[in-house]
Amino acid sequence: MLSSSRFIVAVHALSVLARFSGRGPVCSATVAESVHTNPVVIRRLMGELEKARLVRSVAGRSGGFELDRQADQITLADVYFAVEDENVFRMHKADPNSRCPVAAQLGKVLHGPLRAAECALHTSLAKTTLRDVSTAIV
Amino acid sequence: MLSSSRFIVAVHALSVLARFSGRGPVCSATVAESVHTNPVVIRRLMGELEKARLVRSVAGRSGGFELDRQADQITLADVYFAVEDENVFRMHKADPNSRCPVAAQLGKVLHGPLRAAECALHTSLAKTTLRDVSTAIV
DNA sequence: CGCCGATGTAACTGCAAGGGTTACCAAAAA
DNA sequence: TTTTTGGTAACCCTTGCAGTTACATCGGCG
Repeated sequence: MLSSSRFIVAVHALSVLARFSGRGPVCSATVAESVHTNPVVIRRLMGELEKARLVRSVAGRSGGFELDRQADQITLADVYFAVEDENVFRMHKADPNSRCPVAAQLGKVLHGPLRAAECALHTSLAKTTLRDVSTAIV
Repeated sequence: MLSSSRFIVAVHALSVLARFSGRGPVCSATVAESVHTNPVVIRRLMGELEKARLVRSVAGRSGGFELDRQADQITLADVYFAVEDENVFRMHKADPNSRCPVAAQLGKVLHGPLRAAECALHTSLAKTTLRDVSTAIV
């Protein structure tokens, strides 16, 4: 399965935005300080979240980032699939021409079950919204 | 999320064993040829599968590996959690002492939903057995 | 009994992905 | 026009995994 700490960092960053919601954009340096990382890392991540329409950026002086939807309209599933690789399971180099029937057909055989698993993951993550997360933080 | 191609390779290797089931152990070189990798890689992987009681090894001449259970008693979930990291979601460096409440509490708040998601993944993968996979291969 | 083919494992290399950092351009409020 | 911000490119460093070689050990089999 595909991983990095990006998902957790993204949720962290969005939670910071959620708590500042209504008080103007938050700059990358502020978010970076909370996450304990570098402003550029945050900007890169925000770029992906912006493509997914979860945040929008405000350029220029006193600019920054703010949520592009209400916090209860953003689920953990939205965040996960915005930021992590699209296919959760990484395949080994396939070889459809192999004489070995296992090597030749395994990819096709596994496709259904793996998609189902991704789907289950999505469904479970979709049950928690950013509002749930941010209201749980005092 | 945690990933490598190890899960797919493990399923591949186990499928090979399942097809040889009853005809004695299969050596790592044979499995490696099917998977298109190195025998040592297979032996390392088999070590993890052995800890999870999915395979057993036979030492000495004409040794190798064989399934330690019937193929319908091994699910994709067994394989996944035997071979991949135990925690599916990788945390960023936490900081419970941070002045920022998000940084201080996010880990705890996320714990429940993430466990639920792992659980959903497990349940979905558990629906497919190694027998399902190996009988789908002609 | 001793050979030989097998596992078990350590050690090293190579490679790719991510994160961290610096630097610089463009945008836009003050 | 100045200054603060995002956007992005370029680079280094670290980490983890795969691949490889090497070797000790085990245990049938001749």
